[in-house]
Amino acid sequence: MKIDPANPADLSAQIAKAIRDAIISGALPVDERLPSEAELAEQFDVSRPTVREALKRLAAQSLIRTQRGATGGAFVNRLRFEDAYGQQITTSTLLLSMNDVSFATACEARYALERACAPLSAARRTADHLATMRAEAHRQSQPGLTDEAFCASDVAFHRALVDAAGNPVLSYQLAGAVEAMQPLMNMITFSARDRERIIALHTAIADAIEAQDSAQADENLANLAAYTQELAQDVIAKRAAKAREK
Amino acid sequence: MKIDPANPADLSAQIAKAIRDAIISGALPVDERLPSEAELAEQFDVSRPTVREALKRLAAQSLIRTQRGATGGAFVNRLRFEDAYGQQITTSTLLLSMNDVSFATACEARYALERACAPLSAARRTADHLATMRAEAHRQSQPGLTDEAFCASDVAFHRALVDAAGNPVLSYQLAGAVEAMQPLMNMITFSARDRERIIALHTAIADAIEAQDSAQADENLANLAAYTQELAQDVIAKRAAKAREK
DNA sequence: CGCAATCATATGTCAGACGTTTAATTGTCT
DNA sequence: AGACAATTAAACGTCTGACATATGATTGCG
Repeated sequence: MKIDPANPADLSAQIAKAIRDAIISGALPVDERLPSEAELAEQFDVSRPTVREALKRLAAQSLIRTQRGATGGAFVNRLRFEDAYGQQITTSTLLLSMNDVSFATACEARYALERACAPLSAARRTADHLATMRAEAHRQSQPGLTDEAFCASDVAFHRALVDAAGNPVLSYQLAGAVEAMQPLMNMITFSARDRERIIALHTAIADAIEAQDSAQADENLANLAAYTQELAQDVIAKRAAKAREK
Repeated sequence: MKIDPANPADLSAQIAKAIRDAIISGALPVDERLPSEAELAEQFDVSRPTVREALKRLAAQSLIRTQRGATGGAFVNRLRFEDAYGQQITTSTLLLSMNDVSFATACEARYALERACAPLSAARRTADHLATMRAEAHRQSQPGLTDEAFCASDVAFHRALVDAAGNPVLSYQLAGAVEAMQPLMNMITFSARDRERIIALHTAIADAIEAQDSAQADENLANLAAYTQELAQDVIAKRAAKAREK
């Protein structure tokens, strides 16, 4: 763990970086206990609050966890996929909402990625994944469903499709792309006919995955992508028309 | 911004969550200035150090930035793709190294995702992207190159391929998958013949992208994926053999 | 030997203070 | 009156010292 320059600003950021680098390089293995706050303060020649700010930065990234008590302290945290999902989704959602990413761009990315894992899903799908996909498709056909609930189910369906690939790295990377789309999807109003067609495509996808027919799954995903884009176009066009009226 | 329960533990985490939720919900728009630390301390009825710890957590996620001086304070930060790349790569790298993700799994995910954006890259590639790909392929053929430098160039080549798709969301999602592979790739020793074959495939990919031949690009990527897996298998097999000797 | 009380350690929080940065205000000179 | 310099005020960054609380280890007693 290195020293900081005599620059007396951003000390907590510098300390956080030093510890982070040590973790990334492997110098601090998982579950290793860091020195106590008082010891770190002495090592870096800063006060305890400054050290604490640095540790909180790392805790925010799930790089460390802290325990109180006699044998407590800060420990290098094993970063789990489940923990990373949340951060990934938060970041992706904010990226899309804060950068005026168009529906078309986000949608294109999402379906490109999903189609990438469809062949793997077809090859490896388990009964569990299929059951989830069927259940969500069925939920989507219920009459009183709000648009928001419909979208949530849509996300669940696609997550099951992705998880069926049996590759946690893929699932992790796609979690952001799929979930971050939800706020954008929520802007769309789905008519009964729209839903019918989407559900039909979902069912077709589930059928193809069950039959391990990769090409069929890909084709249906492509159709779903095109149809989703089409629906979004309509929404945008109608909104533009309304804006002109005013 | 909501109050905290009377639970006097994890106050800074609770405050951070309250502010984070406000940002995500849009209640706090981009570039909005948060109340000063003293005001926040009063509002939440905690001390200033506690507020500061909360703000540092948010700063670690690039959700806010702070400025010193008379008109300073904490401002809601516009999360940019470039900022998010770094976090994505750090998280992905740690996920792979801390969870004993096999080379095969990571490699499969990476190439599946890359093949997903190859058609888009073929359609939209610019002269810039092509030039980068060619330059990296050429760099890889230089004689004295270390294995590490070879891997770094490999990453740069593939990033250019991904960026050529012209979709920032895709680039962001793939940044993690591609860059996180580098430490794993660094474990491989590339013989001159290995390199030759990889460079040939890189060149073939660049050719296909230039010719906007999506199918050809996909085929070469599939070959590269298979070959990379094969090389890794060899390394693993040799390592296992050595382990048996001992 | 087992259980309870005590202790030591480390994090969580608080209060008050000082230094530094930065922009706005004020004041003075031309 | 206008331009430039000095002052002021607001806010973050840091430090010191202290107390509260949680928790494992130690000690002491029955």
